Amino acid sequence: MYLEDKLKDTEYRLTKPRKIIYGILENSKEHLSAEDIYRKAYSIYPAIGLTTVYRTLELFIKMGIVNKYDFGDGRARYELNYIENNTIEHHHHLVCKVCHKIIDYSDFIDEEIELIQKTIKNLEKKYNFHITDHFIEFYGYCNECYQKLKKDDKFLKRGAAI
Amino acid sequence: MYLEDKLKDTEYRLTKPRKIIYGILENSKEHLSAEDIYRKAYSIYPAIGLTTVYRTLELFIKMGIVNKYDFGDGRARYELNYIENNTIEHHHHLVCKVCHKIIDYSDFIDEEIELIQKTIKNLEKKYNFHITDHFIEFYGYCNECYQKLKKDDKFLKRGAAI
DNA sequence: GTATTCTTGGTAATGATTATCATTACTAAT
DNA sequence: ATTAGTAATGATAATCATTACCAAGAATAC
Repeated sequence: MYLEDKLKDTEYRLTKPRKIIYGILENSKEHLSAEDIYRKAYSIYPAIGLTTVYRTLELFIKMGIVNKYDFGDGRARYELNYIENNTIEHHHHLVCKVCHKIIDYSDFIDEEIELIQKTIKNLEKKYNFHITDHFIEFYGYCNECYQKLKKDDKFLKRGAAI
Repeated sequence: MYLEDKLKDTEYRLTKPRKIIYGILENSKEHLSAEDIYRKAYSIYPAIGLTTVYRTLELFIKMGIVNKYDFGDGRARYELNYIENNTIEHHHHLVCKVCHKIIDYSDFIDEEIELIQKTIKNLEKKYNFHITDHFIEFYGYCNECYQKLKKDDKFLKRGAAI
């Protein structure tokens, strides 16, 4: 298990809650909230506490194996860092401003990847910053919400541009 | 005033709080939280309420003239959308995972801009999504925090990679 | 002016995240 | 295998940004 390797040389311990939480992240393709993770963990190991979930996620973030995202719906989402776990595909997000639906996309063009690498190198040098990961989000309206807005909203009704 | 134009064709009204909040956003280069904006507005117009600030920001977001960002420190930041307001320079962010310091960078290379445009077109077509804005964030450790972590933290002490 | 709708600001409620703290589990060393 | 020291846990309470609610105040259309 990857988590074991990662913890081996540290003073942190490989505990049951940590194994469980790691396993949940590993087996989920979705963007899970702390509550989601808690619920899943609880079904396996009811002794677990919500606090531990938060604490463990924080630890994983510090270790660099988890990324935390905020898509604007008031609760953070967590997922494994693709760099650290090669079973997870790196992806970016399309986020609907209205319903907060999230579409992942990972069909990058080579050009895109190259450019990102180059940019990271430049930024690290220029700003003396240690970059560990990045993410790109596109915001807008999914088609359903766009159609709804056109019908319902007094602002859009008048033909003003979105 | 730009806001006036934008509201003219709608049923929304050009009110004092709206003018003030717009002005604050226009004259600030920083990433302001709702509280920041409230404080600034209060100093000009003490009758204003925090609720109105939130409401107004929400309206501006819906109108597409303001973007909301979440950098992970528990409070959202707001700024004018560069597309809608050409006095504001578009920029991306370097975010420190530890101290939440944010560095803006806007020295894009042409290549970068072109690629983004191309990607937006592709994504809109492929996912039937109306993209209104995007942002790119690089996460990592600013130099100060990186040095501190190397000294203080038991995890990094052992030489484990960040 | 009157009716209608839009806005506002104060207060209370919500809900995710964090802090606190006593208890338990683990580790290393004797 | 006992002890001493530290790490980790889980329950509860506290925090704090954001929202919901509501009654009152403006603007607009007629």
